[in-house]
Amino acid sequence: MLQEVGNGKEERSVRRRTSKDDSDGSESEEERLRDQREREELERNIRERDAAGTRKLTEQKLTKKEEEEAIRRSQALENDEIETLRKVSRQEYLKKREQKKLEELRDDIEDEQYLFDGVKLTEAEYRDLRYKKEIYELVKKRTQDADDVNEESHSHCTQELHLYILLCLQYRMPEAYDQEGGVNQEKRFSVALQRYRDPNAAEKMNPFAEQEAWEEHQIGKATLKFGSKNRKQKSDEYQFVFEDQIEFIKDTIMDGENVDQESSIEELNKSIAKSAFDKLQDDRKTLPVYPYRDELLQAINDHQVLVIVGETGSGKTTQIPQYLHEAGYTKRGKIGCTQPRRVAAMSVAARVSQEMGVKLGHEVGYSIRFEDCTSETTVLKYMTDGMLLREFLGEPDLASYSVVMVDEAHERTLSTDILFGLDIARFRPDLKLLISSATLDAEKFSDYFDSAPIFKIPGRRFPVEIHYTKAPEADYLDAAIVTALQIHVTQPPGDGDILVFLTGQEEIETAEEILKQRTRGLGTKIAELIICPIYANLPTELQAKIFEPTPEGARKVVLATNIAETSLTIDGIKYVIDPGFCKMKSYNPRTGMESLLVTPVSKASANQRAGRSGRTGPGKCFRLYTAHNYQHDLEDNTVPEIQRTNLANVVLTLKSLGIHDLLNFDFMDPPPAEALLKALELLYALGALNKLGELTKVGRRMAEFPLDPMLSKMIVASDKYKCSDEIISIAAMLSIGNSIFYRPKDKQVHADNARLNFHMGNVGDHIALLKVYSSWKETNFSTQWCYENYIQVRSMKRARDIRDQLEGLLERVEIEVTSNVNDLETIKKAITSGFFPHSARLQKNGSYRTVKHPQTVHIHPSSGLAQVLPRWVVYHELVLTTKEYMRQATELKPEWLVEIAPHYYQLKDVEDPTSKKMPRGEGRTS
DNA sequence: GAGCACTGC
Repeated sequence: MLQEVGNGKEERSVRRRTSKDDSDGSESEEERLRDQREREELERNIRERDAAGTRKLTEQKLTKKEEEEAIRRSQALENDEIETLRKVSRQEYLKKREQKKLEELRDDIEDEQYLFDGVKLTEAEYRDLRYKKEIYELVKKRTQDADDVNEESHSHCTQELHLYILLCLQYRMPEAYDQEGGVNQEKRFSVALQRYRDPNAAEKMNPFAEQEAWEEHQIGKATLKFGSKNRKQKSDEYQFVFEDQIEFIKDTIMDGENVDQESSIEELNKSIAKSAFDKLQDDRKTLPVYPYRDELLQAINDHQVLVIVGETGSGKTTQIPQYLHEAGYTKRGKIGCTQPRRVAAMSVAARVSQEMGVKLGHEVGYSIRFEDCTSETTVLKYMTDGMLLREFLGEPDLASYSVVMVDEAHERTLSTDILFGLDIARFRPDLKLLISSATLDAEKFSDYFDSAPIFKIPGRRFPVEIHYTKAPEADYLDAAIVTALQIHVTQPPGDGDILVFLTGQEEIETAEEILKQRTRGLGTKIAELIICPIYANLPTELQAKIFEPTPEGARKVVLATNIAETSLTIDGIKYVIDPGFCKMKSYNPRTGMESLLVTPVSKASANQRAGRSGRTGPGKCFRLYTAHNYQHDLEDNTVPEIQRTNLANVVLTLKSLGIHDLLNFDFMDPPPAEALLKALELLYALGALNKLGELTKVGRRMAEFPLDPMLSKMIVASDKYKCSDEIISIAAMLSIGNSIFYRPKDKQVHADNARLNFHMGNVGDHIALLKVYSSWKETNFSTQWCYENYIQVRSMKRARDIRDQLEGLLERVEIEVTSNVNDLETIKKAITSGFFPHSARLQKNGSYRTVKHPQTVHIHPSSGLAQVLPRWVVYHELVLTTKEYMRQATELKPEWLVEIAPHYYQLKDVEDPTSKKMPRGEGRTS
């Protein structure tokens, strides 16, 4: 079986290779690829510079002269880049593709001859009018449709547009619109025009003429990009009509599956008369998984491990556990089904309990952090994967389960990767293990589980048309906006909303502004465009906006981060715009530094994004990169989390499960050995492991806490310093991360002032967090207080939940809850007990140097100590953004390091270098 | 004087 699967893979990759060769059939493929890569890199450089330049302009208020200078400089640099660009890519790359492009253009022109209603026009005018005519036709058709429906408001709205377009058709644009930094169409197409006017011109021109024409076109695009951002409002009105449109090529269609609506509608009609419960039972039978019920049960009976490939909408998550229950598996033990997200576990459990006609929490329940909705009668248990891992710690053979189903395994969360590595099935021959994954990874899972058979269930999805750009886009943000407007203007409103994937909050805010600016000038001339930003840190009340139904005659455009890829589903999306980037966290084990990088998405991720448009009807996905990029530049799968994260917690968990040989642990994708060693080293330093690498008593206590080992150590150590009450508050606040303080763009000064209040007395960031928490507690957890102090309520509530959980766990590891609020020094000592490996010393130039693995770092500007610069600090984490920053820092006394961690620091490490020369130099005080 | 994708325990 293993052999078979392996061969299949080989064969497929060979086939792919040959088919690629066939289609291109040229030896210069490699050269062309190289050219393209170089070209893209240069384009990326330009894009970055462009972005940097614009940011600079908007952020600093420059004088007009400075501004002009900046623009000039930036453009000069850009021209340099472009000059290189044209040298690099002059030959092979251009020849084929651009020849075609020009030929198309020429055909176009020759066919049409710029005649419109018998009037001869310039090329620009012609394009404009033809474009408007298209809209006109569209509107005409829609007006007819609207009349059929006889909806007054709708037809009123379209009549207005109708009139507007009629006006446009009669009105010829004055020449002047082309100036004021507008798009100079005339110049751009001059080469093509010349050819049209003089049939022999093509021969007279030099052999590079076609390339140059194209290049000029491209340069026009590139240089205008900068200007377009600063363009005067006046020309905005015409922007969507005149600006260079992005050309897309329809490439593939992701086929729809099981969307034969008639039969399901029939079924629905039949069931209308029945009771709600019977109706649910009938609905179950219409799911794609239903016909496979018996076959599936047989397969589960025959094999211990089964990989199930079930596309979204197949009903696998809700149905398979029920089938197993009906087949009697629950007599031997519970059926557990893991989900990567809390909401998924809750909502699926609710649905299944409805279908089975039982109360949620009885036979069907769910278990997530802070909320255990199960009872002794529970037989179907939905849970988060992290929760199953926690249960594993208390019950290493999962004795109370007869079946474990790991759903969405292709997402490869940290917890599922660990669960798989533990190889539960080997120690429990009677335990059935079901792994559900997407198509792409099925064979990998099968290989990993000793060639477990793969069971395929078709999904239910509408077809999605995939479109690629003809050429790479230099500025994806701009391209995304143009595409969104293009869709909005050409497609009738009400037929579907638009979803745009962007990388982060900042980008979403910029896009929102530009979109507002560009649509404002159009007023009622186009249908209303409702802009909905969505990202995880957006306050909840603003998030709700995306779920409101779109009003008649309007269209929503949702600007989202990766959150819309898996975590939440928005109804009514028909168009997806995918620029192909996302932010990804990476971890450097050598420096212990984390950073968020904008990286290209994987193919799996791109397909997931595309699928978001086909949920309620046929959809379209516009990818702002070429088909070639997709095929050759994108990775198949996103790098699993386990390979790009700090493993300290993973290692502690595994050690507490009794796994000693971590380097030979059977990870599906092993993390870098260096990261493992770094984690072991840290745990040894913290006293969680002894010299033999065995878990110590301290380590066992630490493993009880669902926190990073350094935080756990801090809590365990607080027992000694009698301040566990304060320390768990700090730990809870630290573990929520950086979403505590809310800083709206327009009220940054107020927000900063509010935050500084908590830093009174330069107590350091840890104590400031404690102050935030205890002040909130004093106001009886008031929401109003949070608003007044620019603090996110949601984060605070989470902190309270975590704190409550930690308090419960203190009892379990026999630590008394003691408070010592006035002695800040002991609190700081307790913090140092957990974070002593993160210490840094001030240098003469105001930067810091970490003590143990020396590197230069800085205090993060958001820290309360950024101006104070104490001589020694202990920090929570290192992040790499524009500089190497320490986030959350607190002053410490160097003696503490030797006192608390004598095995880690020696006196020479913490001695002041100046005092070394002068034996009595200790008199110096800070 | 900066910047925070997304989960989960």
